[in-house]
Amino acid sequence: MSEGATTSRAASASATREAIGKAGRRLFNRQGYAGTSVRQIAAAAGADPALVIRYFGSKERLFLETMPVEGRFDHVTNGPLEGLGRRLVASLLTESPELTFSIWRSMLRASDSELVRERLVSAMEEMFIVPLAPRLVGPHAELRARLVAAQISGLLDAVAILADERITEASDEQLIAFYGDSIQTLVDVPADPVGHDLGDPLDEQN
Amino acid sequence: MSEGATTSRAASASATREAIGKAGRRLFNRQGYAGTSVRQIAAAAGADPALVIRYFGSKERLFLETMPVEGRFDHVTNGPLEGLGRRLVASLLTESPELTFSIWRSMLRASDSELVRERLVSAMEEMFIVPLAPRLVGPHAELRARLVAAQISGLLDAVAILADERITEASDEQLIAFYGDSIQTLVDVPADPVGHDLGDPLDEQN
DNA sequence: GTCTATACGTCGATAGAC
DNA sequence: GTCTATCGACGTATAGAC
Repeated sequence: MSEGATTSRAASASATREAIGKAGRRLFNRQGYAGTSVRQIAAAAGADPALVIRYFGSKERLFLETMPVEGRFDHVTNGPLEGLGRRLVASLLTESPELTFSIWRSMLRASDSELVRERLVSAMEEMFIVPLAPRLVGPHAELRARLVAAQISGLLDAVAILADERITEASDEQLIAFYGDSIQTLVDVPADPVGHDLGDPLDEQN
Repeated sequence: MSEGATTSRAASASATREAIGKAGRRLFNRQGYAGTSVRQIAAAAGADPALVIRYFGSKERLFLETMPVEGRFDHVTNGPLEGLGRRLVASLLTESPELTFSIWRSMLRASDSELVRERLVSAMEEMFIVPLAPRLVGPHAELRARLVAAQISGLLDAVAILADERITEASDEQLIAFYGDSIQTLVDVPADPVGHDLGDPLDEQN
């Protein structure tokens, strides 16, 4: 039998697949989804463009496979509620932030695709809502957890997409203190629980 | 002379241009930038695809012309600082929110383009930073104003891009209260001014 | 000046030969 | 398992008809 040849061909195949995946990850992170072509990835991997589709099905699915979205904030979301806001921002800004920003930038801009959008939603869910919502005390815990996630999105937008220089150049300490404390208001038990029926200027205690 | 003919041709030209612009605006808002083709716009306007380029220069510039980004929050950013956070969120959620969300969605996803990104940045600057920064009291006023803008981005992401159903289905009152009060933390004079070793330790008056 | 016809180069994806 | 050839669609450009 020609087992030797078969094995070596299979080995070469999986090696090619891996090379394509690696090149895809690098190029997607550097130039985004739309800015990267299948032909470019193939060239960088030393492979034929048709193999990119053959191994991964589509450019879209290759993209999803190259975007790692594990839970990178467990140690914060599982920690004490006191000061959690600040620690969340600190974790975001100090633990391989460039990779986080790059992934956020690429995925948000590619969220035209339903698959990408769904992945983005489920990633936020896993990283923030699931661990945080059941721990929050007070009314509307899940909604508040989701609003915490929204605020994280906002900070990511500012630094990774809009690239606001005034924020980018600010010290981590300042960002952690200001933005973290703002997030903390959603973590803490709300002082005035939304109230009776807003739209009514009855809040004289403010 | 053939002035009559010339005039009618010119009128037809500007009418065609307008039809293209209108079709572009509608399609971009409905399907986003990448999901809309020049040929599609031309067909919807009853014009030739080449005219789209002729009148607007490129698909990118047509897109920018169809995205209105005026200052829609002046009445809030110029109002009293007390309760400004809540009024900002309220304004966002109640004053033609669908249009706001649609524009945000389209522009963020098209921010691969430098021109689009710059427009997005300058729009945020005009709408929030310029009116708000000089009014905030306390240290790091501009940075805090920019972080307010970041939080607005986060809420827009949640409703317009991620389409978080739990947030979308929440009552405006809840969102206004929770998210607005969180934003208010950045508007109010910070209780603990970031601290001691921060480059400018002279703000003891807070 | 206003517009049509046509073409160029590139894209993601596929079929089928080796 | 790999590659060649090719498809239809895209953004864009231009020559030339009215």
